[in-house]
Amino acid sequence: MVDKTKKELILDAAEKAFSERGPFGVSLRDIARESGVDVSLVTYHLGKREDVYHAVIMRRLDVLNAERRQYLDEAIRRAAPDLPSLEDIIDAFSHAMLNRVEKGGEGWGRYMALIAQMNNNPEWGGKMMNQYFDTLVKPFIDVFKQILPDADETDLYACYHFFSGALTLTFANTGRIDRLSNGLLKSADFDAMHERLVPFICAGFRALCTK
Amino acid sequence: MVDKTKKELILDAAEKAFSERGPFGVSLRDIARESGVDVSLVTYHLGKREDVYHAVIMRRLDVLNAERRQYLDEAIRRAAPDLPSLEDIIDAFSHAMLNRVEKGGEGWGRYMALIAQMNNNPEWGGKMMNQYFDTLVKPFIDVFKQILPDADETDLYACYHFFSGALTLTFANTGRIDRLSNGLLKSADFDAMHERLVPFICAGFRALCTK
DNA sequence: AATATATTTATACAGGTATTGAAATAAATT
DNA sequence: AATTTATTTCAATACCTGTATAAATATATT
Repeated sequence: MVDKTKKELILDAAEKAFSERGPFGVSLRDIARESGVDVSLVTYHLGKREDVYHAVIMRRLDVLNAERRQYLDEAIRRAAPDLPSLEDIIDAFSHAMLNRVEKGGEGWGRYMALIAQMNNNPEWGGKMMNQYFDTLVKPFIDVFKQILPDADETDLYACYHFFSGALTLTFANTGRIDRLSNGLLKSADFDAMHERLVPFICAGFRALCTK
Repeated sequence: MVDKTKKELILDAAEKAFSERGPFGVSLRDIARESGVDVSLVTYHLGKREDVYHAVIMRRLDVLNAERRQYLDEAIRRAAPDLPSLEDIIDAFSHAMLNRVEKGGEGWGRYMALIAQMNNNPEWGGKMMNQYFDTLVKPFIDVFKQILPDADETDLYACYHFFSGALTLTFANTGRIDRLSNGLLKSADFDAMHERLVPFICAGFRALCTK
């Protein structure tokens, strides 16, 4: 690994802090201290705290969503002229997250926790989710409509919502389920969790969206 | 409604603030200001910020979990000597949340958002979830084992985890899915959302936990 | 009515906060 | 080598923070 620039160090520390304490629980001085940098340098590179948060989100967002979009296109192409399976589409949406968490290092893990908290916040988070993810999600919804032609559109959106909640919690890696199960289930084995998530969600979709 | 005590006013304001900005994003002075009360009074009644947060959680926790536990027992009793249906158990776990959000007023809505954020936080939240909810969840897991005897125990825990993510996001009421669907799906119609959630989750459980 | 207890307000303190602008240093360009 | 430009540090400002203590008021008890 080459030397990280100070800006990257700042973003790393901010990502960690925000994922632990939320967007309102982190001061610029926290970020400066935890990245070993002067406070003013944070402002110099990233601007005010809101901008820092935004920059943390944006650093990985395009990478992630581009990969998901690519998986979607590939699934469609593979199946053509038939329609892809529901499993393929659910997998396309979730597999990029799996990849990054498994192979992307700690930063990506913290990023997923950040997304999960954004997704579940009623005040600022929900709107940010729309802002950052709607353009990715919409083509997925379109494909769902094709695969499940009998579905009420409202049911489809509800299903996606349930999917979203299960998915973000799973990759947030809170350790909660490990402790509940006395260490029986290792939720940090994301491969195994993902292998369960896909059929779980597909069954849910089919239960609501097929006649 | 009778006059609220200042302590209740403080808890209301704290609940609102914490649900919007998280446990680290709220100062005692915020709470004081938003409840129209002197700062020192917050400390006098509730103690330090951590204690305030705990008190906010505890105010509604026992009410909620007792009702869920009651629904579970009733479902078992109704079915005896047979086993209750999976639908009944999933409903028992989620119906008390539905009741409170629908009929309990704004405070309960904010409380659900609070829980959702706790559930998705990797640092402090996951552990709190264990602390506050494990004693409730364990008897549910036991019943799941009886209803789905072929299931691997690890699969059961994974299913519960997915359920937990979908459930808490649904009642967090972030409005995200409404905006994504251009107002087509009204996620604040919790009755309708819950009616969809139960079959979705049951299908997921069965997909993973029956041979 | 007098006294004790509970509640509420007022004040003070030491330290943390975001933000700004100027100064110092390093890197790039000419 | 001179001079822009980018990066980093320092210092100062006015404000917000938790906490503690003392004072004032209300309520309850005797």
